[in-house]
Amino acid sequence: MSDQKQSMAAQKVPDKQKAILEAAIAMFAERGFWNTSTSLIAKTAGVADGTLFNYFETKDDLINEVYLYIKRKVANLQLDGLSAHLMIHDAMRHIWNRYIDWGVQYPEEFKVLYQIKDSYQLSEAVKAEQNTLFAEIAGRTARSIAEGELRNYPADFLAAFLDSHAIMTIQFIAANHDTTVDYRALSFDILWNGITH
Amino acid sequence: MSDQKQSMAAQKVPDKQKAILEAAIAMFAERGFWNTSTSLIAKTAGVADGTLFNYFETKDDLINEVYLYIKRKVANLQLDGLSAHLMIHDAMRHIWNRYIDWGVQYPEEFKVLYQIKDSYQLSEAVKAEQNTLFAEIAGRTARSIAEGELRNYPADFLAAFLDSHAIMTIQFIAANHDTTVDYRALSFDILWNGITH
Amino acid sequence: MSDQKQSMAAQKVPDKQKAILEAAIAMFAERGFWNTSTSLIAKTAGVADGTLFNYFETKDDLINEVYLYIKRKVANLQLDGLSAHLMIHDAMRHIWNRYIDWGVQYPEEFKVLYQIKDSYQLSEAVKAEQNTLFAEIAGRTARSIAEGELRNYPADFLAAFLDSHAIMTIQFIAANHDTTVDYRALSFDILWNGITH
Amino acid sequence: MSDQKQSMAAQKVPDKQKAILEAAIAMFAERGFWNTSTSLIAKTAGVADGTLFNYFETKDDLINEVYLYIKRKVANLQLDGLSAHLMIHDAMRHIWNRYIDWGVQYPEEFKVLYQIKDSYQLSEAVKAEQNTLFAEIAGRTARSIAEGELRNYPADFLAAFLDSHAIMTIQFIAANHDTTVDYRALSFDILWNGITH
DNA sequence: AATGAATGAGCATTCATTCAT
DNA sequence: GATGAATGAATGCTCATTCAT
Repeated sequence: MSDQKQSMAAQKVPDKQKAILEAAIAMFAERGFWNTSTSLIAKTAGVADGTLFNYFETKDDLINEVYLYIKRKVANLQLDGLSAHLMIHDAMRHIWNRYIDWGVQYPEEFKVLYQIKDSYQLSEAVKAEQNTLFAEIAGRTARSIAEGELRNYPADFLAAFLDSHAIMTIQFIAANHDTTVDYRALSFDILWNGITH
Repeated sequence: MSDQKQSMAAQKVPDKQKAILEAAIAMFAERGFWNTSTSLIAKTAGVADGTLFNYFETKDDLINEVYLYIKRKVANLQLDGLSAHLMIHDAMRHIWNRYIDWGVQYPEEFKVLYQIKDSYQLSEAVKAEQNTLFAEIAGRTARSIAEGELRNYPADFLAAFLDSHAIMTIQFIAANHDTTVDYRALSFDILWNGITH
Repeated sequence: MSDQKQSMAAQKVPDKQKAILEAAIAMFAERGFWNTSTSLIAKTAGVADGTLFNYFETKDDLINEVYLYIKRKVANLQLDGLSAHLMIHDAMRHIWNRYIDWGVQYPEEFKVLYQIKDSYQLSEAVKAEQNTLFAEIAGRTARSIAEGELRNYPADFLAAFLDSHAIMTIQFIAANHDTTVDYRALSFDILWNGITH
Repeated sequence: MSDQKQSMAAQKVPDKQKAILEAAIAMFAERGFWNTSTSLIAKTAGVADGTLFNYFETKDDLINEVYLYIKRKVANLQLDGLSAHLMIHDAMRHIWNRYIDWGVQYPEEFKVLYQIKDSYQLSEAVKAEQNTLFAEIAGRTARSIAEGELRNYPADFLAAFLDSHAIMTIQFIAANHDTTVDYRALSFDILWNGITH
C-alpha cells in the first residue's frame, strides 16, 4: 500500500503516452468518443486528470493521435511480408487477409478507427500522413494493377471499394457467430470476381 | 391582436413534429449530432426549447426518431414501383438505383443516417423496426434469390454487402466531381459480377 | 421548507440580473475579480451556477457590465442637480462633492470601479459608452472653463487630474478615521488652487 | 560534454533570482499577474518550473518580492542626489523629477508596481518595509515642510497627493504622444500651487 | 399545447506546487 | 541546487431537462 503510494511523481506507469492512447481506444470503442470524458480516459489509464494534457494538448489532439496510432499499425501489418514480385491476386489477398485478421482480432481498434474516420474532422496534418500511408500501399498495387488483369476502373474507386468491402466483412464476421463459413475468403472472392474479367 | 399572433404562429409551423425532425437532420448533417444542442434544433425549427420535449421525451428519443424517419423514407422509395414479377437482376437494379439516387439527391439525410448508424447505440425498438423494413425487401428478393442465379451466399451477408456497397458508391459520387463516369452503373456491375456465377 | 422549494423555476428572486451584478460587486470588492469565481457570484446572488450565464454570456461580459452599472450610477449622481448657469467654481464643487460622497458611501462600488479600470481591458463598446458619459460632463464644464478663470491646461489633462485627485481623496478618507479634518473640502482647495490663477 | 553543458547553463543565467524577478515583471506588465503562470515566468527566465520555487516559496511570495524589488529601486532613485540642505521647493522638484522620469523610462516596472498596489493584498511584512522606505523620504521632507512655506496639511495626506499626482502624470505622458507640452513641469506647478500659499 | 427561465451535473482545461531523480 | 513530470483541485461554461405560467 504505502509502497505503491511512495513514488507519486515520475514514471508511475512505464509509458504513459501509450497507456493513455490505449485507455482512450478502449473507452472510445465502448462508449464512443463524444461520450467519453478525458477524465474517464485518465482514470482508465491510471494517471491523474491533468497528466493526460501533458501528453496531448487537447482532446482533439488525442483523438487525432489515436487515429494515427491505429492507422500506422494497420498499414504496417498490411505491408509486412508483401514481397514486390507477388502476383496481383496474391498481393491483394495478402493485404486483404492482414486487414480482415487485424479487424477481427482487434475489434476495439477497428471500431474506433472507423468511428473517427466517419464522424470526426481530422486535422490536416493527420490527413497528410494518412495519404502517405495510403500511397505506400497504392504504389505497390498500382503497378500490378496496370498489368491489365483487372477491369479498367479508376484506382481511387478500387481503393474505396476495397476499404468499404473489408469494413463490411469485418463487421459481419464480428456480428455473426457462425464460424463454419469462411467469410474472409468468401468476401475476397466477391471482390475478385467483381473487379476482374 | 392576440388572435393574429396565434394564427400567425399556427400558420408558420403547421407540423411541429416534422419541423423539429427536419431541423434536427439539417443541424446533425452540418455539425454532427454530438455537437448539436436541443436548443439549437428548437431554434432552427422555430419552436421554444421546451416544445421539443413535448414531441420527443429525450434527445436520445429524437435521434432514434430521426433515424427511423429517414430509414422509412428510403425503404419506401426502394419498394415503390418494385413489381413482384421482376427478374432478379432487374429487381436488384431497381432497388440499387433508388438507393443511390436518394443518397445523391439528399446528402444531408444520407449523412445523418450513417452517422447515427455508425456511432450511436440505437434503441432496441428502432432496431426491431429496422429489421421489419429490411424483411420487406429481403422477403421480396429472397424468393428470387432462391431461383439459383445467384451464388449461394447467406441472405444477410448479401444484404450487408449491398448496403455497404451502396454507401461507398454514394460517398464516392458525392466526393468526386467527375461526372463522365456513371459510377452508379459501374458499381452495380461489380456487385452483380461479384455475387453471380 | 417545502414551501421554499416548491417554485424552483421562474423568478425565485425578483430581479436576478441586478442580484448577480450586486453579488459580483460585493465579491469583487472583497476578493478582487480575478480571485472571484462565477460560481461564488452565483451562490452569493442566490441563483444556480448556470443562471449567471443566462444573464451574462461570459465572465468578461459580466465584468464589463459591472463597470457600466457603476459608472452610470456615478455619472447620474454627478449630473443630477447640476444647473447650467452655475459658476464654474460652484459647478466643479458640485461634481466634486457628489463624486467624493459616492466613493465614501459606497466603498465597494468605488473599489470595484477602479480595480476594473486599472487592470482590465474593457470592451470597445463599454469604452464608447464611457466616453459618452464623460462627454456629458465635459460638455457642461467645458463651456464654463472657456471663460478663462482657469489656467490654460488641456481639457483631457484637467479631467485626468480631477479624476486621480478624487480617487486619492476617497481612498484617503476611507483609510483615515480622523474625521476632524474635512478632506473633501481640503482636497478641493488644492485642486482649485492648483488649476486657477 | 556535460562540462560544457553545465558551464553554459551557469553562464547563461548567472543570477537566477534576478532573472526570475525580471521575467516576472516583463510578463506581469504584458499580461497582468493574474494571467501569468509561474510556468511562463520560469520559461521566460530560462529556468525550470521547479526552480522558481527554490527562490520563491509561493507565487504570492514572488509577487510581494517583485513589488519590493521595484519599490526599492524607485526609492533609491529618489533619494540619490537629494542633499539635506536643499530648499523645500528644490527638494520636492528633485523627488518629483526622479519619480516621473523613472515611470516614463521603465513603463513595465511602473505598470507592475501599481497593478500590484491596487489589486493585490500585499503581505504585512512588505507593507512594513514600504513604510520604512516612505519614512526615509518623509523624514527628509517633513523637516522642510515644517518651515512653514507649505500650507498646513497632514504629512501623510501630502504624501498621498504627491504619489497619486505623479502616477496620473506618468500615465498621462505615456498615453499622450504630444511631446510639445512638458507635463512633468506643468504637473509639478499644479502640485506646488496647490499646496503652497 | 407552448413557452423559456432556471437548474446543476458534467466537461475540457489550467496551474501552483511537489518531489524523485 | 536544478529539473520537469505528475498531480488534482478549481474554473468558466454548456446543455438536457423541468415546470410554473
